[in-house]
Amino acid sequence: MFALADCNNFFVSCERLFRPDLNGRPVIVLSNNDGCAIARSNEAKALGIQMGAPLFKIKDIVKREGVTIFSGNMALYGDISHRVQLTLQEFSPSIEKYSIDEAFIDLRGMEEQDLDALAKEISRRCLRNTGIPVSVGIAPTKTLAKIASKLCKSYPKLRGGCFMHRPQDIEKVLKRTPIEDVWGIGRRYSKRLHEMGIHTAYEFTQCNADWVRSLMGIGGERTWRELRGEACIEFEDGVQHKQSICTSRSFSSEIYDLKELQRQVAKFTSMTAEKLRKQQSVCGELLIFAWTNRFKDDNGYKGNSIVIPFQRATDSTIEMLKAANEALRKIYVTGCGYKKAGVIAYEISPRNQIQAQLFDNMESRNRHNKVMQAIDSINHAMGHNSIIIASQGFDEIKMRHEHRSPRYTTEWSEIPTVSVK
DNA sequence: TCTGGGGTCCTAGGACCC
DNA sequence: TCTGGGGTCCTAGGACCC
Repeated sequence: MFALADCNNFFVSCERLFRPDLNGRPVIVLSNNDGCAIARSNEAKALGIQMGAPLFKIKDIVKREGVTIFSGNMALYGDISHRVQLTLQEFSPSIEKYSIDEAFIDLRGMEEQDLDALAKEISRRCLRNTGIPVSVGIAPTKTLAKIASKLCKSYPKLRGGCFMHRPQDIEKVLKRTPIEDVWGIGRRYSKRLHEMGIHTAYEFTQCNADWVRSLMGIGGERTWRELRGEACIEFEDGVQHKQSICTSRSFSSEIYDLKELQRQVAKFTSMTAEKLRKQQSVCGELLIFAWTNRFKDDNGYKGNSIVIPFQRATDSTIEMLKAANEALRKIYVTGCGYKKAGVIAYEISPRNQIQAQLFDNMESRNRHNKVMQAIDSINHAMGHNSIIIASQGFDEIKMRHEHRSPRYTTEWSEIPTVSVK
């Protein structure tokens, strides 16, 4: 058996921790640049605000209904996410953190327990320890556990926990589950399945295995098996090293100047190098890209990217910045208004397995390593960006976030002053 | 005026080998 | 005019997830 713990309306729930006055009220959290709604309270969902809806398209509802809006505050959400995970670890050592707001728990070997009571207890303790409402589904496969956790959101009397295992119960639930709500079946496939008369998860399980495979490949067949109760998606404990690391942003307004674009991309490059070092990895190549505004069609949408291979895999901000600067000069087009840019590190490997090169300059590498270590420890102790490489520039990333809440739990300097009588 | 930022895995087809 | 039968590896693009 597997459990899935899913935080309800996670980003909104995090904001409400510090704004309890917003309980029961419509609230949304926006993506970077205050662009789209990426989290919605139940009240906001009830008003018809869709996931991913651009703010300018829902302005009327927001105004009319008094919806409270927040700019995304990822530092806060990441910290709260970690606290939820600590609570989950009280129940089992095997936790798979699936995303910022979801985790699987391996319950194999615990089948003797009253698992329905366990599901409810996990939910109760998360709420007690962290203040975040969490839906816990337990079922024989990960895909079914996902569906079970979703049930908790529709049925409050489940008290946040649902154990779904009897075949007749599973069948009943699958008959009421639209095919597009199944984990692993996205927009494209659900559209095609609907066209072929398959509307529910149950109808999907009644299809022929070979037919499913030919239509949707081995991923589709795996989902089909999982829905039929055969566990075939691996449980992945521990920290998975990323195979690619991307840092990119859309800008609040177009950037035309090469120097300014270089400073922005330098920040992304530096952030990418930090992420690499944090997971003890090096990258073999770096991709740099820059795009114009894809929603503006007057000049046509332009974008370009370039891959820079390194002679020897690296995690040095200095080396990567040099590569990024040259790359950007190559793809930059004068007169282009760049709206989004970013860098992606590929060919990632553990830093203790770096392939030595014949003409390697070990001395300069060791110097770089020492500088990077010093930068990381200073920034860790004194706060993010206390020390930077000059080419990053001192300007901020060109973004809009007009509704940001304080970094309540992570930045002491930003906590509003409170006077105590 | 204003439209996010990360990731993973699979597959088909092309290039190449004998 | 006719044009085999195996392989492997790489890559771009497409599907999915949050």
